Amino acid sequence: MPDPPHAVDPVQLGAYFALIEVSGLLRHAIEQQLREAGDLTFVQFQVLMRLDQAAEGSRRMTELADAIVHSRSGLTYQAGRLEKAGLITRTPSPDDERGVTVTITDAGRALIARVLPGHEEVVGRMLFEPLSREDSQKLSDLLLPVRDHMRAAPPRSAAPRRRGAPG
Amino acid sequence: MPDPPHAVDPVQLGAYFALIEVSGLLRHAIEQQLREAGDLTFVQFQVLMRLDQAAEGSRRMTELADAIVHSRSGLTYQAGRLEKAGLITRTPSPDDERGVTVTITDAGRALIARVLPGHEEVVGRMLFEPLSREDSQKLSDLLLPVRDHMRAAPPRSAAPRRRGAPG
DNA sequence: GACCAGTGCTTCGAACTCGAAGCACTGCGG
DNA sequence: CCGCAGTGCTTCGAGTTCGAAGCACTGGTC
Repeated sequence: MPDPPHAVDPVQLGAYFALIEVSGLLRHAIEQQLREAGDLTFVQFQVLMRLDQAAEGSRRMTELADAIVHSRSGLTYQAGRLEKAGLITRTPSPDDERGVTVTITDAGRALIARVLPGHEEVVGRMLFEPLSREDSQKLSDLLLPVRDHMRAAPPRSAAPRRRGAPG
Repeated sequence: MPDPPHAVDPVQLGAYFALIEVSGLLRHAIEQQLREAGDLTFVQFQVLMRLDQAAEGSRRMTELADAIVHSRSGLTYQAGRLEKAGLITRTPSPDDERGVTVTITDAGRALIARVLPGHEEVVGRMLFEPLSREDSQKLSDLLLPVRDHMRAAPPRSAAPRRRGAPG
């Protein structure tokens, strides 16, 4: 019989396993560094990074949750912690009363600036040391389309809430 | 001044972010499928997979924890769940009374066989659909050395326990 | 203007995670 | 043989995660 539409061959299986392992190991190393350098979790760091990059230093909650691939309730929890630590503020969104706009504070930007060098050092040493400049480019060229492909698929977290039976 | 030893250029930053996003999105999609197909978490699935692949269907606890990049205490917890579900057994290791050998049961193998097709379908669709066969090969060629490089670095989980002040 | 499905965020409870501390055993030095 | 640092796993407590349910508001229809 013919192969199923998306069968996974041994090479792909190896790539898949390596991807999972690499991201796990990398994440673990990063968490160590962030904890020591600024008492931040990786999720918190990612939130601050996204805000730091954003126009006005602001984003909506849902936007952030999607960007860092985290549940909405989990983001609410972490936003609470970050707000308590004075690293972000939460204000009602001007154009939509339901929405909450999260904004990074000066203290938040300062903390990012403080931990970023060590962060980059870890990423450089763990992830890019065995890769040439060309390799890095190739890796980026491979992963960006995959990311876009995954993002294009309807995210489960945004699935419509079912009221009755779905079928 | 010269660049620091492991500075991260914009291309690398993009690759790094894409890697984190891709692994997060992939993991999320996989968790959905595993939950629906066999009421397994991704960690549990990985444990069973590693055991299924292993000689005799057996591995030591520490080996497993390292392989799937999970804390030892977390693995103890999950091993408890899997044992209760009849998917693995835990026995004292013959050559080292301290050690615990984990073995997959027939039920465990059956469960893996049951969820694997759907799992591969998800991985194929999410991760490999936008990649040619050649791309997949390239991705594997890039990630495997990175994995080996990360593994070569002393894993934090295996760091010697400090008894007094470290320095 | 009143309805009402849809959306944005938070609350809630249960489950899972981690590191530190603890216990049991190993294997080397004397 | 005994002591003792080192290792393998589990226990423990605190913190974090998720999805489901709940609340508040929006934007369409009539």
